Amino acid sequence: MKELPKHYDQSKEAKLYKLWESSGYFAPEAHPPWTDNPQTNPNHGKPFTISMPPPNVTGTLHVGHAVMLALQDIMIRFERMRGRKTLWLPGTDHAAIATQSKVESEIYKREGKTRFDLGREEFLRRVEAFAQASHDTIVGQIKSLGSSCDWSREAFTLDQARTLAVRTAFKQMYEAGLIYRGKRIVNWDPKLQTTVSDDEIEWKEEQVPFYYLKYGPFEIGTARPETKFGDKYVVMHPKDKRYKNYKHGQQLEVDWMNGKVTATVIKDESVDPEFGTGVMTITPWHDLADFDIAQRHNLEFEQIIDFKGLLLPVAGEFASQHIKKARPLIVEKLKRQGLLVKIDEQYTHRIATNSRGGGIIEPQIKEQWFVDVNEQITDHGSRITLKELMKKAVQSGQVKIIPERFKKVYFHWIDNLRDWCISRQIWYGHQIPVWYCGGVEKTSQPRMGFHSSIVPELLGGKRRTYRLRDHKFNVGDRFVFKNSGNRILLGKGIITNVIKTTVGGIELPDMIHSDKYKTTPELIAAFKRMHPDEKVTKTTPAIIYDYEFIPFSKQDQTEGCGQMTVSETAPTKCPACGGTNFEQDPDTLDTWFSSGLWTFSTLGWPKQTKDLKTFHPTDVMETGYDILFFWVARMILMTGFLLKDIPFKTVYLHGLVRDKDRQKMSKSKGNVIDPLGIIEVYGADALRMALMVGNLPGNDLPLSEDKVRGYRNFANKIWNASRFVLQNTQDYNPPQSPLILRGDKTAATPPLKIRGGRGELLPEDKKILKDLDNFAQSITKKLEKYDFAHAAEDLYRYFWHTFADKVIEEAKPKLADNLSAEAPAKAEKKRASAQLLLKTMLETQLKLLHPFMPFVTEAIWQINHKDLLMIEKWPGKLTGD
RNA sequence: GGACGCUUAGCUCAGCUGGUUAGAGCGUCGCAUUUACACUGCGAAGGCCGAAGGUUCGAAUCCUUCAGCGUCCACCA
Repeated sequence: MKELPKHYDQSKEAKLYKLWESSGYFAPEAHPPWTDNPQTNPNHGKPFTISMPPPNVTGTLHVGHAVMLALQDIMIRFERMRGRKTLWLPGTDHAAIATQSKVESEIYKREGKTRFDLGREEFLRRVEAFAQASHDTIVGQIKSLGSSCDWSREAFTLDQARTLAVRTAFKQMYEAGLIYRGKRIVNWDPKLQTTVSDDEIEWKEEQVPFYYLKYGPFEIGTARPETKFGDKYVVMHPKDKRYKNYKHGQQLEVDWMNGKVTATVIKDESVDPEFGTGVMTITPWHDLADFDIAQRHNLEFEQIIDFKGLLLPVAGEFASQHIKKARPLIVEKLKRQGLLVKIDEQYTHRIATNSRGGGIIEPQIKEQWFVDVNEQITDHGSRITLKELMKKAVQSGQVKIIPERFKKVYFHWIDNLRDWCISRQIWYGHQIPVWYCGGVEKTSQPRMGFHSSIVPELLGGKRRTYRLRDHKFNVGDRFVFKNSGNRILLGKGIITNVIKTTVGGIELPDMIHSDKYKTTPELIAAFKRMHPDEKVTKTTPAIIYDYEFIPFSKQDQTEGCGQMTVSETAPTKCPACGGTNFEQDPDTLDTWFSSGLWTFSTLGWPKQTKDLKTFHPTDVMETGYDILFFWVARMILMTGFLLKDIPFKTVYLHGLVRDKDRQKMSKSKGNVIDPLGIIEVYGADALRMALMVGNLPGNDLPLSEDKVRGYRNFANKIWNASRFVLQNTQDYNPPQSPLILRGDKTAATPPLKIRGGRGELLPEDKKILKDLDNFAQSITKKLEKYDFAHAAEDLYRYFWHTFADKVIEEAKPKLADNLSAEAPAKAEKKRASAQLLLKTMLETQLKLLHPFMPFVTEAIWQINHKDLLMIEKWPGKLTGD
């Protein structure tokens, strides 16, 4: 045998990875001969699948990714050695907004340009180039950790196959009434010019002045005086005795910021009488709570701030000013007017910011696409809502969550879930698969004319006064009136009167009247769809505030009807008018929409592929607990509806990696541990072990370089103990006619090849092997229970302190050449027994350690084996589950 | 405001359904040494198991209360 180096050389890891990869055994199709016999391999043909949570293509991987890759690789390698048909499907996530904002800010820094300067096409080209570069880096990192995933099936959330899946999913959900379009209050980021989901919000505390203002006979408090211009509702708790003389609906004239306003008293239980004066005015357009109140009482909505954060004409002389700059000026004016009562400087306010690198969130009412989580679907014959569907999967035990305490958190999250806003006004991502006949511009232009209030009694046709924005109308103009969600025609009319108003010299949006106005049968149908439980009569008040007011022209007829088509591919002919001029909705989908499909879109869905049949549902979803809601819940939702199935049987949630002082790792703190740097110095095995020991599900894990160094030492210990065993067993000849060791069917390394006389184990050595056997079984049990932390710790201790410190040390005299005191035959027997013992113990432990430390173990194995350790049989008797 | 979790050796944590002297790794201290391995070996010191009460023959473990820490969710004009 060649002289082996004194220290384990981790620089050979890349070569070993190539050896594994080129063997083809990462793919489930290839399996070693020993697995083919169903007699000895009860797991023959039985799949084991993990979908790799796709890392975002936003740069490089961090140690958190290393944890997930190590955990999954352990499970995969363990099951592969147990004879299962293992598939670990890798991929990357386009991460829409995260990637876009990263590229956007880099372009801005370097060239001073925004995405609008570059244009959609050029900008996307840049993002894609960045994504590709990130992807390549990430794949290299995944490999350097030793991940044994099947690269032939690699997927990307934005590639062609996944695009088909996304569009198909969208269409099916739309047709089932789960997806709707409507105006709702959304989290608007004026900086990135897009909506942000509730889960992407990051709250920050801020000390701001709190102003008490005089509003007629009341005193109201606000931290945001700049939103108050249009306030005309004053709200209080119905049981508040202080205000019992005011009645709900009562109107009074008050002096307000831009002159007199007619205020309406509203009694609502959501008001906290203990807070401030117990009275508040509301701004439904820019506050969710206010929006809810306004909706409950059918109040009007008015936009105060535009989408860039500038004040609208309603603000009078402050129009077009940015809210941040206008606030002090507004406070000045209030003071002059005598409306400012007092200022509380010590007020802690929580402001919402976009965690994806954006700005301060300004709630706005906007037209968006939503998934209705309270909509019912048919699931295995019964009608349940999407919320119930998500709960049921976990409640019934079909999906297990480890650790179990996260079940409660999961249920709680679902209970508080609101409709999921899935559209984003960004460019990088899956464009919404909806096409408009006549083009987007034609049909979305009329948004300018949309009405900003609820229209009560629309069905009765009584109300015919509409306030418009930014649009000039003339008497005699014809108009059509459409529900903006599904573009159903609601009514037609001719404008009979236009009212122009000015406040403080500023022209307000037009009010129009129409005496000649008719509702349509489609309106009744639309209303029924929106309110299936209500009986509709001629006088039913409709709460339809999602509509567009479209000036009618001949163009609308010739170039397109505005009809919407939801489809997997661009339509060629409009089913309504025969038009051929289509344009796709410019918005893109929330990134979680495509990742929600991940477990099955990667297996070929919507095509009914063999992979889908074989590998779905997947076995384990291993991910961070911080992502339980974003992702896990949505996968359960999507799979439940689209496949009537669960996406995975077990969810294993790992903790966050923190630094040695338990601090979250972040670039700004400079405490980020770069996995590649660590691997270069200490080797991937050392990092993997350091990430496993002490890593209990759902608990955070402190990681220090010292810890990694400790396991690098362990890798070296393995190397040297192996070197010793190999050197001292070179002359050991396996006997020709093997005998099975008595009573040893579950032995750690069956069958032990033993024959009478030479090569038989001495009783004391047999005992040690029996121990080893028990040890191997306990490791197997721990791995089956997903107890990786303890399995890793046990392996470490056993190898070092039992095998190296005791067994090897005690074997040394038996192996020695000069056994002068004893008879040569007896000495020979001892020596052979010791050799067999060491060889067996070493090989068994290499197999047990392989999932955790694949590189060192394989490197040692390769010294005197032709086959790969990776596909050796797992020690102990294989069981069928 | 609501929920969950944690509190055990200097540090990071194990201790399953209550059962003999409470464990590991790292660290500390002492000793050893041309040994497969100094990326080593042997050994030692270190804990009224957060506090108080209760259940029990018996509690780190079960129950109650409290304190401190942490996390998540909701959210106030």
